[in-house]
Amino acid sequence: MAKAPTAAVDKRRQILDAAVRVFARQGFHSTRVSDIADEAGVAYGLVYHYFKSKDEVLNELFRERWSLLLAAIEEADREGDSPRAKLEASAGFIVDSYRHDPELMKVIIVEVTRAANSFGRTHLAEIRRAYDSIAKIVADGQAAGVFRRDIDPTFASMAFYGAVEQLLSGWIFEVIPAADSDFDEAKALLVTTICDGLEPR
Amino acid sequence: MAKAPTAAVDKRRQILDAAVRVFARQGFHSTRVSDIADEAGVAYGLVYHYFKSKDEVLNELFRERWSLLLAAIEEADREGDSPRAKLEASAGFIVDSYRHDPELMKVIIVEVTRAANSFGRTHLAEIRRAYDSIAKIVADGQAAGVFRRDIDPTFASMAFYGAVEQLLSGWIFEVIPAADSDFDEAKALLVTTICDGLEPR
DNA sequence: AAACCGATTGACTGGTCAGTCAGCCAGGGA
DNA sequence: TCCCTGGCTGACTGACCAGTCAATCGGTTT
Repeated sequence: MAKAPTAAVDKRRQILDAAVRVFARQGFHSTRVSDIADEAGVAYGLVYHYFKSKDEVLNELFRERWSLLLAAIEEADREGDSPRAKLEASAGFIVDSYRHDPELMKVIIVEVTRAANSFGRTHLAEIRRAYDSIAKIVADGQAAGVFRRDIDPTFASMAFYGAVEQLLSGWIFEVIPAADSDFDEAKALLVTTICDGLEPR
Repeated sequence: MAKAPTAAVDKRRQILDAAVRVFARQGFHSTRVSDIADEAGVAYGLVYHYFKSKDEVLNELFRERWSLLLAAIEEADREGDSPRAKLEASAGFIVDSYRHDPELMKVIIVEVTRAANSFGRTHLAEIRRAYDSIAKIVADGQAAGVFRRDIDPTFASMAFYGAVEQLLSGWIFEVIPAADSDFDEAKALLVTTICDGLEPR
């Protein structure tokens, strides 16, 4: 038979998916490896068959998702019509990621992106790449004359990304409502806020 | 003699100050209580004489600083000339807090404000009060007609606060340079970005 | 049907700390 | 001079948990 890694792959996936649920529910630090195994309906030791360590499970989850995010921003940059549209597509991808799988995005943001002393440090280079891609969009916008030149692109990218992340954090911790209609509105408002500003034109 | 709590008070303060340094250097989770005691030049047990637990040390640090921040925003709201000036004063206070004591602000932000699964949850109500105060400034600005009305004040406060926090995070983790001249520039740029937007007027 | 092998199991171990506690000591009062 | 008090000391303990490993299972190959 043509090798059947199906079961094996399934179990690995099963563990990753279970880990998302448990990490989202309890946070990385207070989930024991046995919690992941239980949630996945799998023996304790099997987690170590597929992953070098508990950390490696989270690392894998982060890498899977972040590479998609980086690709999406880079595609937005390549295909977008205007800098504004590029920013909207980037923010849109992140918002949609949350809409599609809030638990995973919660884990990514809470345990990695904002966990600057643990996994945030480990993945700093990858996280930075997202900032840089956004900064590039801004810089190109400035060069094209559609963005003002007195705001440093790096600074602008931090402000933009910070706003997006804070918005997701607000949804995650129910500081602000996350009804389905809020998501599309949010995409538009993020871009309006950053590009047009709070003051009327 | 008129009771001399001096020594006692000094030791307590000494422990808090040492904790800031150690937390900033190693992060809360990887500092042992013995690290704090060593840094303070004090016996292990004394930490427990003044604080109920390791957590309580961080809680105390957070409360001390955050109450100042809330007071500063509320004062900015009371005394500020325009909504824009109020936002600038609020952002300015946070930036100055960082300039004045980067280690403390690093601890507050990294270990509490952004640590949504641990201390962030404990102090969610206090953190929220800051968002609310900013939202109020925005709402008043809208009522007065100087801010556009199609952006929800709560949403705007998240974007504003998120931008500020991300900026500090950038300084803290040396993603962006933090020379002394950058601080004053940052205050102005934050307000320009949020109020005027990236697109030229 | 026997050897083989990767997937799977879960009891066990070693190391790590947070928090406890039994007392020590300095200096003020009798 | 001796006691007394409370700030102060630091060795110790109990709990917790990541990661190990020897054994078992089930399907495939010869």
